[in-house]
Amino acid sequence: MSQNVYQPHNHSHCVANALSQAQSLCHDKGARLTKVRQRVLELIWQSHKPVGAYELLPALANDGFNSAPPTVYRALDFLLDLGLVHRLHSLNAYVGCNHPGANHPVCFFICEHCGQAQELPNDKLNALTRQVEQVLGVQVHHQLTELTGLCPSCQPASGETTANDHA
Amino acid sequence: MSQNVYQPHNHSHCVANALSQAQSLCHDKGARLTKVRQRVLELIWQSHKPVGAYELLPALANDGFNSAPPTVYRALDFLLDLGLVHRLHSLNAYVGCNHPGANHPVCFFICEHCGQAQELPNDKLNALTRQVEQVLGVQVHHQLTELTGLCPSCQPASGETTANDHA
DNA sequence: CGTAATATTGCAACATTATAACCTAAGGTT
DNA sequence: AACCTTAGGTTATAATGTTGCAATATTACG
Repeated sequence: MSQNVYQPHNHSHCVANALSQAQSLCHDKGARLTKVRQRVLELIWQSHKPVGAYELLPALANDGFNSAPPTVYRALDFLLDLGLVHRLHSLNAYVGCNHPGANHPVCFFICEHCGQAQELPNDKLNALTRQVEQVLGVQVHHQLTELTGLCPSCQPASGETTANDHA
Repeated sequence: MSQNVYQPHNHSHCVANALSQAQSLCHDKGARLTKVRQRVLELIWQSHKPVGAYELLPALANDGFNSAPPTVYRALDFLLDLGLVHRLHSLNAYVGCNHPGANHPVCFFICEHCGQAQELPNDKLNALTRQVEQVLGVQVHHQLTELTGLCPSCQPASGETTANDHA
């Protein structure tokens, strides 16, 4: 595991790393990380809690950008295409990817209390894919697994009082 | 695998089986399988292609039922609670479950050409869950995996001409 | 540089999916 | 029957996402 969002960490490193990876990826692919796109990426990376498209609009307006739905959806599409963010269907929300690149299997755990989402670079996912392909004779192009439950901080543990607040 | 929707099968057996399971499950739990609820379940089971909530409305109207959104959403909520149907987030659509009962891990393969969805009773899913719980220290309550790609009939195979039509 | 081609953004309207709130009807129990 | 609980009818609205076209910015090229 490259990181665990449920443990204390210097989040500015997450953001800096994400931006730097985005820049080099865009450079490599000849894609343009425009101001709106970069700002949307920054906003998404403000926390590990997936953010809805419409939540981004006021923030963009605040920064002097246009803030109609197509603006943010176009930026999101761009970031999704490059694998810089993932979309969590169960939440209709978007979250940063810390190992962007090609189309890769995606598995997230989402805490149903604090809302923070942790991506898992999971070996078992590939095994699952191969098994499905064999059993059904299908070709798998994309895959997304979403697990929900309680993260360590939000479990009503014996020792702790309770929880994280939504970050 | 109890069945494979991508292979020829007597679909009336699927429907009959689903209805009979629904009836006994409702009886056991003291839940009321009313006419609207049963009709919605039948409509969902008309094919293995997940169906959107708003697609059900005209069909209900046709049968003399009320057909405003809350009607169908309430029926869907009922069926979802009992595990008689699943909701596929990537499609915003609903599909029947052929082994209803308690909350169980869900894995679907969805053909991106013909739209038919096959649920997989997958052992690997539980292994995945346990691994995630151990690595992250989390408690998993629900899980949904959605794979997309091409089913055997829809692959541009060497031998075949092409595809299924959307059923 | 100047111009054409391409990519991006602004803008308005609209489509799709889902829910809230409030009331009426049906069914079950005493 | 009187009462309670669950289910359904109805209207309006919220939340999420898209289409189409004009305007502008960026890049490519002569």
